[in-house]
Amino acid sequence: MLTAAATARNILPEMKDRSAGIVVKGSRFAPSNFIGLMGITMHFERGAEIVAEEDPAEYVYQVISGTVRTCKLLSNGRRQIGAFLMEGDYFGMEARAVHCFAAEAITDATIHMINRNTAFAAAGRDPEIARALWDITARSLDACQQHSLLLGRKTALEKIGSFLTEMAERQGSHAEIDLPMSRQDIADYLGLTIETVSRTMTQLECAGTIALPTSRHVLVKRRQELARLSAC
Amino acid sequence: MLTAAATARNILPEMKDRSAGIVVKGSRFAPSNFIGLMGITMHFERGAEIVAEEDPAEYVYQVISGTVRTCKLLSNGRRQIGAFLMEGDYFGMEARAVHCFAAEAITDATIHMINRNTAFAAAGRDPEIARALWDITARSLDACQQHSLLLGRKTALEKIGSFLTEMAERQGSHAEIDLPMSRQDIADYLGLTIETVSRTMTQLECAGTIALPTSRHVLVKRRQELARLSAC
DNA sequence: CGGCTCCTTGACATCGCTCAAGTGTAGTGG
DNA sequence: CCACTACACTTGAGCGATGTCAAGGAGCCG
Repeated sequence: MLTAAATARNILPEMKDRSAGIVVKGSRFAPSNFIGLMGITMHFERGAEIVAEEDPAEYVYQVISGTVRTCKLLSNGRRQIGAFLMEGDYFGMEARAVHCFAAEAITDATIHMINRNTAFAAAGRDPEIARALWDITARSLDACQQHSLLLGRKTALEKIGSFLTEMAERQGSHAEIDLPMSRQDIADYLGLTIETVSRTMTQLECAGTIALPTSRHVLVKRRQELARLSAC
Repeated sequence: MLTAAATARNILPEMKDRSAGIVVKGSRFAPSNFIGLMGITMHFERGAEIVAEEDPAEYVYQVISGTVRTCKLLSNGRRQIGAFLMEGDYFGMEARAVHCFAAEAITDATIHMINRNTAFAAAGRDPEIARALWDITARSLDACQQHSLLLGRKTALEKIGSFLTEMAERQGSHAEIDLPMSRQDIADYLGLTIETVSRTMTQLECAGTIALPTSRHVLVKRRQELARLSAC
């Protein structure tokens, strides 16, 4: 299957290094809105690969709707998910010429793609764009650093606690969480197995900290308790 | 004890937002050399704290000589080391207004400090500086992503294998490694305990993969084997 | 209803942690 | 040069959190 970058290369050969490609007006999602003014928007079905590992890093991506995971496989099939990306989040803004992480749509997703060279060229002319590109990268770094802490030094219970707290915050709802990702995705994000994720969620439900009306729908009963478990 | 940022605030109150402070000529260490042209150089003794957690993020730091660790403490005293920084490496270039990780000198170290506002102001005038700042951040991100993979999905043996391979590469020597950091530092970097680090090193020595003339000096006997163990 | 896929649960194994000695090794002072 | 101390590192024994393997349940869709 063709990845998004490969597809866009066919659609937009003439876009390279021009500062304005197909214009998408009034994007609400860019940290500074002008970044949303260049590039194209594409739709991906649940499960579709947006970026493959080792794809040339030609684009920066912003999630307009849906949820995306970035992931990397190790030799023996183990998988690490680097991040879950939701409305407004950027990905693919990395130092290397090829992407180290693949990106896949967890749900149907709308993604805005900006040519990297175009973005860097625009940054060369406009300091605000340069600063916006730096912000995107620095935010990814911040998220990655927090995640390292979790992976290196937290117990299964603390990992799940942190994860649910993070998801609640990102959804702007403190009592109700919708999980677009599977238990396996959560496990690969937290460095656990699917069984441990499942057991720990059950444990939190038994303790009355959360309720699980369905496996993808979490009600936070004792928010304080969950925050305490995060052990930051 | 006063951290470096606090000290520099006293030394250099007049520097803020001026593009050239105390000039250090001919720095060989910046990715683009002009970044090395602003700021001051300070010396730190082994064990000194350069940045404290939650310090305001006023400076960007570059290691001129010596080794530095960035670290963060969790509630119950557990510690995660985010990175080991050596000659030429930058740290403190983060998204937030306060530093999330402390930085401490592992050996006596010479550090070049650049005022962040000064750097960003210069970036607003010179696209090459803006690009250099982005590069620094993107490199940190790359290192952090690789490290997440290690923390989340590698066994103790693979972690030690990856660590030794990384150190060998960074020292430009493929047969001999000098470890400036303690076993506890290595443990906190890899998400292990000191005992497991020690045991795993011994195990590699018994297997003939490495030799340990002293605990801080590693001879790589079978580089291929070590690389295979890294499981990337 | 059958056949998916995803999730949960149980029994057991194991890797890495905890606790507790014991062994260097470097530095200090006599 | 030799004690003495302090600190870093190693090693052993036992345990426990998490992984592995296997079975079964729940929801979904044709």
